[in-house]
Amino acid sequence: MVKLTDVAKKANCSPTTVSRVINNYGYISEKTRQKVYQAMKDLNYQPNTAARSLQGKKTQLVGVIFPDITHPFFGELVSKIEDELFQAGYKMILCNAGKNKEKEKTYLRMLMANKVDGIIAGAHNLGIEEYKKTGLPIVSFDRKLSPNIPIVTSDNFHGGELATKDLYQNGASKIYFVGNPISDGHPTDRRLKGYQKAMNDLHLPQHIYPVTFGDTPALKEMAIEKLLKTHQVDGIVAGDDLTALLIVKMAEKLKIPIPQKLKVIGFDGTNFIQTYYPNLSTIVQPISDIAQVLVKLLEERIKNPDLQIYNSPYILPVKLLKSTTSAN
Amino acid sequence: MVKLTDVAKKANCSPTTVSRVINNYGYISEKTRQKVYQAMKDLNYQPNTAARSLQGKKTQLVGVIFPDITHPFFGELVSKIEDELFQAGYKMILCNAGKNKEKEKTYLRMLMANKVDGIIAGAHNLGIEEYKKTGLPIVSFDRKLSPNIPIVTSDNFHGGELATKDLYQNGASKIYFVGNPISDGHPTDRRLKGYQKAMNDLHLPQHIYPVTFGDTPALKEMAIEKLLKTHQVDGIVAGDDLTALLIVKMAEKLKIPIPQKLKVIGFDGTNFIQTYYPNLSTIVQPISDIAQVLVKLLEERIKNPDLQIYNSPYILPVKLLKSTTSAN
DNA sequence: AAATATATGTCAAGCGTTTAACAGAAAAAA
DNA sequence: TTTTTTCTGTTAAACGCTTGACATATATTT
Repeated sequence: MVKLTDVAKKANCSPTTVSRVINNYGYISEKTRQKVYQAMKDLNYQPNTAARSLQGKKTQLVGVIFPDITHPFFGELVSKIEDELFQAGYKMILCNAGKNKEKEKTYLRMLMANKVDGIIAGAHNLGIEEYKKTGLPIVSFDRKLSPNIPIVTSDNFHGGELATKDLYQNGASKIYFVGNPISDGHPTDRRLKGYQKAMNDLHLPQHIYPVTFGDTPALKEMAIEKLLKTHQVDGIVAGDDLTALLIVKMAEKLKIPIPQKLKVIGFDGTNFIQTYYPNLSTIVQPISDIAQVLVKLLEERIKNPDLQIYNSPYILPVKLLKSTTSAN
Repeated sequence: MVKLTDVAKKANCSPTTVSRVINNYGYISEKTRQKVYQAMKDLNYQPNTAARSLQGKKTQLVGVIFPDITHPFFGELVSKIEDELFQAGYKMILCNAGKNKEKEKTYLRMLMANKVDGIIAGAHNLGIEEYKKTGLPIVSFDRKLSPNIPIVTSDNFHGGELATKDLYQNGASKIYFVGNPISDGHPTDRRLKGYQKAMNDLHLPQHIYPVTFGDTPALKEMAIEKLLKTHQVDGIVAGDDLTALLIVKMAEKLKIPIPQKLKVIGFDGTNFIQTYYPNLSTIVQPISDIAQVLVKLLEERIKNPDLQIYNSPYILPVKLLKSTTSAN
């Protein structure tokens, strides 16, 4: 492993000078600076992060915790986050926490041990205390962890409203919300709340049909089948696109014509779904923007850990993407 | 930050003793061991990885480089890899390399600087030399990097054969291969080779229709539209499931009935596609097995860097999943 | 010519951990 | 009891880098 002193030797200068170039302090002539850069390049030198970290320098490492990158929404979000982090000079340690409390906890400990500079928290199995214990700068996606941790989220409430009203305008009146049952401050709660608000405004009775987010698709399908077979439904606001897809699939199987007899709107609007299920109407979350804001906020807090929050939660606007599952 | 000496104080013993417990060497009585464990727990102590790394200890960090976790296949594979790594006590630094040579190169440097214990390489923009330069244990998914780096792959050749013969048995004869054009040792090459072998065996003329893997869906769609409009086709072996999906979509748009007039088989067989596109016939890659073998091999090589390869490439079997896009 | 600003070097301490060397106890075996 | 084994402690060096203190030399201003 080539080290700082090797660079010094090659550049014919002292280790201190090399360090001065790297850390950009004290006096350095342009000539020497170039000499040192050249030597670093020639030797393919990389400062040892461990050694730097020991001196209190940053590791340029960020922990990113999400439930499941296999879900297109999280996949795309994490992918964008990685990109933003990379551009800002950070690497990402990715944790797929699933619904596993222990795994998430273990990861937090590992992230501390590895001296990451900060954490982007998108999984929510754990409470505040565990996160606070890390003493690290944190930003949260979609859920309140503590008053001192900034939250980024899209406008789920408005999305729920938008979807509901659109279904109504297209002629539906027996409109159901199918998704995660309200409970725990789960992000989709606000979608449901938006639905409720809209139904209220429209003077329509509310119908909430619970399909838990973490359930397997097979379980969800069973629930959906029951719904479609035993209830009078002509409009569905789905908690997310995948649930919407299952609904559309089941409707096809039961020969319920979409959108004539049943209109469906999903939630998320990933690129993937837009490309491979272009028929699905959906509420689009601004994934790139979310990623950008998350990283920007984290960077700020890494640079200045005592930064007070002034604007949280950061609620980013959603858009209705009208397609053929909702409009005639 | 609580450090080793704090633990020693709390446990009423010397730092050396604590270190002996952590690193499990020398003589330690069970009583002291427990005392130390208790103290570590009480203080929520985590050894500083940076300091350990400086002493030549492992960081328990692995670099994982893939083109794009947004693609369901890579998403699921990376997800499984993360899981395997976690179980083995490793964390994963994830790099989405895309088609970006520079990014991949930069990541390699970063991974070296951060002293990862090894690398799982699944993106292939770079040549051998860059990887060799790292001097790190490496395992490769799907592509030969150097004779000394083990490769894990599924049996793409047999998959191509399987798909082709199945189409034939279901009555197709004007069978096209639609996917990445042969070129660069890309993994799908072997799928194509399998197709060619099968067509040869069946005494049928080969038709290769290039749709480049990295192209945007829109571009791919255009190419597919042209194919379906201007060629006589009754069977398609697609290079991967997403391409297959685009083909099916386009066929629907052009009112070509599937599977009556056109049979399609994809490649990958992710859980996602199986759940949300159950109609698609496909060749299923054993994603979990791939992940497991990759991690196992890497672990071996981390423990013993001079290990010679004895069995590479590790070619894992694929399965044909028959569904309604290929059979009448 | 003197004073100041700029540039580089030498030296040493420190970050948190590991590990070897050595010493001295206590416990177990002879 | 003596010898051996087991246990714990003290001390110090090392990993690669950063940084402050200090010295010296050249360049630039007065």
